[in-house]
Amino acid sequence: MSVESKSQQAYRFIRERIDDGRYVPGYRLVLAQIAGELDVSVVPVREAIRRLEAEGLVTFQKNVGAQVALIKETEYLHTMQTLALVEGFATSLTAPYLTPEQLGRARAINDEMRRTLEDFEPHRFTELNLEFHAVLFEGCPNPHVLDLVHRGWNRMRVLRDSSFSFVPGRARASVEEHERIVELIEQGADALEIELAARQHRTATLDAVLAYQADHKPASAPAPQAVAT
Amino acid sequence: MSVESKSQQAYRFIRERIDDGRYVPGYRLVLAQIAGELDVSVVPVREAIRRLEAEGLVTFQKNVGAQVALIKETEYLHTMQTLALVEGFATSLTAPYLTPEQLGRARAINDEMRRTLEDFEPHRFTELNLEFHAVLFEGCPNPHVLDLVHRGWNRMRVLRDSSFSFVPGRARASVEEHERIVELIEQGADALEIELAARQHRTATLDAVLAYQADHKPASAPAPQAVAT
DNA sequence: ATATCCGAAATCATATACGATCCCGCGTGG
DNA sequence: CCACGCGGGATCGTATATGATTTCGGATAT
Repeated sequence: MSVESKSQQAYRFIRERIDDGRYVPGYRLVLAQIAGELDVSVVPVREAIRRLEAEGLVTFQKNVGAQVALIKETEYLHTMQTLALVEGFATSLTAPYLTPEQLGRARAINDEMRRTLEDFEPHRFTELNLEFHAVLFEGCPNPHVLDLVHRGWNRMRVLRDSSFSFVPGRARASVEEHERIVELIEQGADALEIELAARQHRTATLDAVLAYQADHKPASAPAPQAVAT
Repeated sequence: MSVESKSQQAYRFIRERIDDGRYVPGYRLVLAQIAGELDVSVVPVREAIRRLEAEGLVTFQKNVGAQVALIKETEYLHTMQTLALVEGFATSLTAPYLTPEQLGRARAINDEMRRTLEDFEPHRFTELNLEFHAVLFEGCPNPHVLDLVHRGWNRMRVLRDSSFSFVPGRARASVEEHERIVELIEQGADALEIELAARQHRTATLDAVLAYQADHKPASAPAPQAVAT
């Protein structure tokens, strides 16, 4: 029972491709084409795209069509700033409820991250970074805040290169901050203290990313409009 | 030119009714009925409802239909908590950009609020309260955060009685806090200080509302499913 | 009296069809 | 050579039609 509705199916189809980068920002989503690939009619696809639009992953222009949202530099900054805010708060909210077992898992993940530093596995590092924070949000008493965190993550994923949390010269500090956050939680530190530590952790990463990009990115502004598959 | 699309029209139609309370939480949104009222087909109405669903104003059940979201007590608390967070941050972000003129307007609104206290005009008070904060968000450099604030306000509006920001015994303190926030901004206070002041301002209101409701609400749990018009 | 099953009504979900709008390239005139 | 307008192709926007699912009331059996 409960066969997934076709609009739901279409939603996941597109979403998946945006998340893993097959549909890069700027990629045009043509209703008829996607409908054809999925072997459904255009109506469910439209619904899916409208939903993605409401989530900010896709922009839609009347009588023209939809494309994966182009996130400008400034918007990236805004999203990260917001993410720092809600992640920090979520961390402080969840802190009192975390069990020693969960904190142990967080530590284990962080140790693993430390290891990937030596072996230089940036992708694994990024992955573990997400896991680490996910553990710290387990059991967050405010699902609404958690929802905002996830929205932020999704938006970040649209431009993967930037969500890439491994920044040379910053990664080690990041691991240390993780350690410190776990310690604060263990000590039952003040909620505000935890919040600000977690917020600063994210903000520092943002600054590092920006500095890194400013150093390494030439003045090229490649036009998207790429083709997938 | 640029005639509003019918799905947009449907969206506004429904949205308006949710906002002003004609469609109370739990009210069933029947596609064909709404389509008939607007004299359009069901397809655009579906889209509108899907969008409202993504925004959290409406819940949708496959093969059953949509209804205005029922917000539970705890969820109300969560939303308010989140709102306190993002409003506080938005206030601190905007603070450095506010001109004396804008601060003057904020003060004027607050003075007006003080006046409504004496004349006992709770509705006007609530209205002005929104205006006051809206002024403080003018020119917020992070539209993303601002978007979250508006989302929060929308959600609040779904259950108007609770968004009613006039609470006996609390209103006066609220006005004083407004004054203090404006002062902090004028003095060019530290961003964090402003943020926490604004956050606390909202949190205190939340507490007051909860305390008030606990005092005054009998153990009745009226079932919605009301009918509009 | 109560539980269960059946069928009709209501409503949703999707496909298909057609008209509307926009974009872009080509031709014409300056 | 450039500006302008026109037409065709691509794509969207919506209406209509039909099949699918759920819901609910009533009949029947225990």
